[in-house]
Amino acid sequence: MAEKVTIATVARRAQVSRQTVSNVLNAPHIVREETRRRVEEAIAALGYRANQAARQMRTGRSRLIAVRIEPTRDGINGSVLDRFLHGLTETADAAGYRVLLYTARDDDQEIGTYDDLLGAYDLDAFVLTGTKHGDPRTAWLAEREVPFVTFGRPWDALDGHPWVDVDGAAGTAQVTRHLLDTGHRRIAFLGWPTGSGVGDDRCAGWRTTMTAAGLDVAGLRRETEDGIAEGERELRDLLARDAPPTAVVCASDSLALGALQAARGAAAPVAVVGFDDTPVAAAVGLSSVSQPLAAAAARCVDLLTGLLDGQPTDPHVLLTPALVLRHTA
Amino acid sequence: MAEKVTIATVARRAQVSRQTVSNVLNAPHIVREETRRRVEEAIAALGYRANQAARQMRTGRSRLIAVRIEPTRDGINGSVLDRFLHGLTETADAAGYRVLLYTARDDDQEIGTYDDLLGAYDLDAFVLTGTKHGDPRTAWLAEREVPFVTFGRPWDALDGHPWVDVDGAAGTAQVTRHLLDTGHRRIAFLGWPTGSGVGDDRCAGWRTTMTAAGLDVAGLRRETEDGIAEGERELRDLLARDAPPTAVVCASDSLALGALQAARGAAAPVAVVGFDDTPVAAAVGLSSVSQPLAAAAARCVDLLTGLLDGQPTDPHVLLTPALVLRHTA
DNA sequence: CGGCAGGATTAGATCGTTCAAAGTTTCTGG
DNA sequence: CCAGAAACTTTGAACGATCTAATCCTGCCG
Repeated sequence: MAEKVTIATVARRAQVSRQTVSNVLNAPHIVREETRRRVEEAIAALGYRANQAARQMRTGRSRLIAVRIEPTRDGINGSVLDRFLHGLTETADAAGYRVLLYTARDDDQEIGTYDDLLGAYDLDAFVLTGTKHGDPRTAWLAEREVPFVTFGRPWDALDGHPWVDVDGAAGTAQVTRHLLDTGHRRIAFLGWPTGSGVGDDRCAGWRTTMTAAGLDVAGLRRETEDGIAEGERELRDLLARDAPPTAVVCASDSLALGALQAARGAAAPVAVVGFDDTPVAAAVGLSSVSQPLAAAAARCVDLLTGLLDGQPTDPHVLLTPALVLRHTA
Repeated sequence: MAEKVTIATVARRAQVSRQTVSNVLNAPHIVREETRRRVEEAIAALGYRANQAARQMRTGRSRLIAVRIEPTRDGINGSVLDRFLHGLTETADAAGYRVLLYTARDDDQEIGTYDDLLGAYDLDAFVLTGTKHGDPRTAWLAEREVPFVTFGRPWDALDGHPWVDVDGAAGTAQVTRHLLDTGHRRIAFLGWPTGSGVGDDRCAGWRTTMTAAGLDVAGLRRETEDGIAEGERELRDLLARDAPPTAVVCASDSLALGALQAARGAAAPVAVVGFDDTPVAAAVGLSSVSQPLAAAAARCVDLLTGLLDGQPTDPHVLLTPALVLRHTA
């Protein structure tokens, strides 16, 4: 095996000093054109790669971003995190960062892990998903001035940290408008119990659009836990009443899938639209609201690199989802 | 902010030398009981954490394992990788390793990434998922003696690298036996086109069990691409023939979900069993074969740590999946 | 009581990079 | 042609751990 290629090897070959090689890598503009070319040739010829550990030891920065991976929750929404992670890894890569995973059972353990990762690996930043009211994690990180971004708005107004989110209300509003445009008037909403930021947001888009169109939403909203069986039960129940809805907007694909089964047995056709555009939706032809996960991941990385390089970036990004029309609406 | 805690800080506080502290961490048995206790107290009191970068620079080992994250494929099987990753991260953590993600569009790019990761980050090992016939990646890694494990058997007999896999044949055999026990005789198999190692394996379990029970499998096997629509089409077709099957074993939950829809409209009830036990299966009450993903991930880590520490471990692990019975069989 | 084996501990060098500061060359204008 | 500035390059130290080799104990045997 060939001997290790270090910055000194490159320097010797290019007839310059170590520091000049380092400058070519980290501050190319201060090196004379011709010298730089010579060094770059040597780097290519030797296949030199800067040793990350040595660099990290000197600079205290690891070019590593940590993300928590959660066990797939019940329901069919697991693939959302999957796609987000993929996007994150890809964008981070392009920006010269890598993604490190960690797990945690609860908030306390997660905070312990932050401490570990920061102490041992000099982690540069964290990406948090699924923030909730009064999240202790963001407080801990903010207090120590650790750069981080959340995917998901902080639902407490006082939290001023950077975040990226998808505008759920805009998504359901778009769905509702589409249904109105295609002639529907009695449009129901199948969502989660009030109190979750995400769920309330998605409901709001439907409610405001309906109200703006001069329609009454009374009796058209159902709240239930997430799940296929739950969705089926609720829509079946709605359809059994007087003046049943002709269309239903759902807060998730799981609910929508259930609704679809209930709709199948209905007297009149019922349009169904889901949320998240999971693979199942694509498979069964369910129309759904698609979150721009790759874009969201990219913006997370943008925000982080901005923070890390001290560039001022707008720290709040709200992305608009897209409605994917298939057979069911 | 408090000054950084290094091994020297600990040494001073415990009234010993740096090396003794290092020994307490890396070779506790050579340190005298009482000294060790004193050092451990100092470590705890100061909240010392060994700097990974410095250790890595000296030892050339990063305690980092790389895993490729793939974009979610079509179909509902995305959560499989998700769960595997979660298990991997958790077990690796317990063994003192962390998981690093990378992406790649094709094999060449992936090999380029290996080079990068090894050169810059001193990666300790790789976990590959989804190997195929004549995989260039395993060859590249083996040639350079980089430790790695694949999740999935190599389907070329000549590849001798360590692997962990789930015995698909055992899974479908178990399903078939269960169906036989509950009185079924005409049991169909809905699978993928011949040629994929995984698919052929799953088919074999059904076929041998049927044959062993003295039953004829002629006309009971269907091959199709993965997908819900495909599953529905094939079972509908099977049910339309003379002597239709009373039960069907599927190579995936996607196919099973489709089959379930076809079965719903059938004259006689048809038992359906899927494969992978995805969250959708749980949601709709579909019986399915559950891969022990957490265990598989754990065994991957075991194999890798074994390789890294030079301990001889049996390098081929075949795990048996479990049949999860729900409403559909 | 001296010598010696062997374990426990220490001191110094080292990994590959970047920082700080000093050194050298090149350019500009009087 | 030279002083002074600007641009570029070099040198030595430092980051925080581990490795090697040397030193210090301690107990045991002759």
